[in-house]
Parts: sequence; C-alpha cells; structure tokens
Amino acid sequence: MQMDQTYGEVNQLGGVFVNGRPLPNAIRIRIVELAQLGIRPCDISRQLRVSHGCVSKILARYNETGSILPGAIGGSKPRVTTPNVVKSIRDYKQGDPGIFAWEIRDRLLADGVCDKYNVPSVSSISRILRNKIGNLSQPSQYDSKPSPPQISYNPVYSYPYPNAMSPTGSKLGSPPGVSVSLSRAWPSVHTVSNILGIRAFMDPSAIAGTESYQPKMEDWTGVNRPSFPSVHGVNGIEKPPIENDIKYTQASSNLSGYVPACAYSATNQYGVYGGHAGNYGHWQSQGASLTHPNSGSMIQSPNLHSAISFKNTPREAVGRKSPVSKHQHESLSAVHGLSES
DNA sequence: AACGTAACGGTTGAG
DNA sequence: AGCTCAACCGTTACG
Repeated sequence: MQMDQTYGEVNQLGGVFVNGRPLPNAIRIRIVELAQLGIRPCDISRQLRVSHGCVSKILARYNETGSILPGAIGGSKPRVTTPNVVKSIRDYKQGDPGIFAWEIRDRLLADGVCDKYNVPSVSSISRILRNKIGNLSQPSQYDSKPSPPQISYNPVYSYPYPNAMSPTGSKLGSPPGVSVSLSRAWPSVHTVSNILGIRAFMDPSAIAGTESYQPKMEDWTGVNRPSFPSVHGVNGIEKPPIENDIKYTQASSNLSGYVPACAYSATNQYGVYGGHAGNYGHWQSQGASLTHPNSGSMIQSPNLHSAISFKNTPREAVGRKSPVSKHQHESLSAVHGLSES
C-alpha cells in the first residue's frame, strides 16, 4: 500500500529501487546500451547502481529474446476465456443484448464452443461482458478492449496461448524482433529508420497470432504512475492512445527536452528514480541504438519512454536458460560518443 | 573479481 | 467487489 512515488529503497550500491516492481525502462535500456558498448556487466552494475544480479538477468533476457522489457506481472493465463470464446460471447450478446449470462453459458455448450470442462462460469461470462464487451458499438476491431489504434504501444508480451499461436508451437511467432534505440536530444539522421522501424514492428500480422489476446505487458512507458495528471493509465491497455503523443511532445518540450543524466531521467516514474543524476554524467549517452542480433529492424525512438524492444516474448521463453551466444557488435558505434569511463 | 542463480520479500492482475 | 495465487520483480547472498 501506499506504494506511491516517494517510496523506494536503496540497494547496496546506492541505487534506488522499488521492491517488487521492475526497473524503469530507461534504466533497462541503459543497461543494454552499455553492454553493447562493450562495458562489462560488473561495471554497468556499478555505474547504474543496479545489482549485478539484475544486470545479469536483464542482459540475459535481452540476448535471448531481444526484449528489454520486464515480464508480464500478475494476472493469470486465460483458461477458459479464449479469444474464440470471447468472440462467441460477443456474438451472442450482439444477437440478443438482453441475454443472460447463464444463457450464454448454455449456448456455449450447445454450440460446442466449449465443453463442460472449459466452459466459463457465469461470473466469468459476466465479467467478460463487462470488461471486454462493454460497448458493442464498434463491432469490428479485433477483439475487444479499448485497444490503441495505431502505433502507440508495444505489444510485447503475449501469452503463449497455444491456440493463438502458430501451430508449430513455435514461440516468437512473427514479430521481427527488435530493438530500439534511444535518441535523446540529438538531431535526427535517424528519424527515417525510426518511422520505418516502428511501422515494421507494428505490422499487425506480426502481432497477433489470431485475434488473440491483447498482449500483456508490464508497461512502464507510461510510468508516471502517480503524479502526472496528464499521463495516466498504468498499464498499456487502459491507456488512451493519445498518451503516446502526449509523451512525445512532453519529452521534447515541456518536461525535459533533454533527459539529464541517462538512466535516472527526470521523466522517470516514481519520483524515487529521479535521484543521482549527477553521478555518472560522463556516461551519458548521446543516443545509441540497440540492435539485437535476431532482429532485422532497428528502431529509433524519440524518447526513452517508448524505447522498447519488441518481440513476442512468451512467458515460457523467459524462464528458460538457453544462452544464446551473440556476436554482434559495433552496429551502433556509429553514433555514440562515449567510450571512456 | 566477475557473474549465474536461488532464496526472499514484494506487487500485480486475470480468473 | 473481493480474494486467490501464480506469475513477475530486484536485491541479496552464495558458489
């Protein structure tokens, strides 16, 4: 409770963290950036004041999945509420707005959409009606939920839901994987690839196996949990599409056209992460790009908040340990101006 | 000294 | 509307 900004703890290295919560994306990105510059993990750990265990984990995950994002926290896998079921429910409701939940349940069984073992409970159906099928005004749109129209978010995680994924069972179905880059205050040159990159990754065909679930992700792009009136919404799905725009303009105008010392940006969430700006000023990135070996595309992101990696990262993929040797480097040496410590 | 990882105390969110 | 509980978090400590 109370888990508001202001609180955070300090680790042995003097870094601030919020127990139970992921490190801000800005820092995660920074970690990967530095690693790509050839900085040793132990040094990254010290410089960013993030435990080496964490650095290790984030880098390992990045190497394996191409994503810098934290895993999907909370919730549970859909057990009965499959996309197909939701769709049927929507259809029933549409056909008969006055239909009762129990009637829907019966129909699901009758129509063979579900069998008695996986048919949703009446209360589940009610919730589905409430949460996912609020207004039937816009029939189409794939599935439900107020999903962001276009670019906005980064569908990163999605459940490895068997039916929704490729038949081969291969995870990481389609999205090209990705990478990101951060550009802070520097002039373009990259803007084009930026756009292209985003487009590429937003390719709808890449995102959803089928209509499927809204990808679930821990979204820290919105980060300013508490204190930002204009930027609400804590987790991707409930965020209004416009937010993205807001963030953009914010970053470049109001807030901090220039993010102070790297990772601990002023725009960061949780006031707590705001500290330390001065500690490693010389590590400031001029903006480097993260390029993941697996990924063909590279994305230049105009601001930290949206600098994220995109690749489908099924839950199951995360826990596994299959180190992928990576030998990519200096794809980014082009851009950065830092090298000394 | 560096780093992989289990244990730990924590939060989250779909069911 | 509230609870559960399995998912994830980062830190710490150990090897």
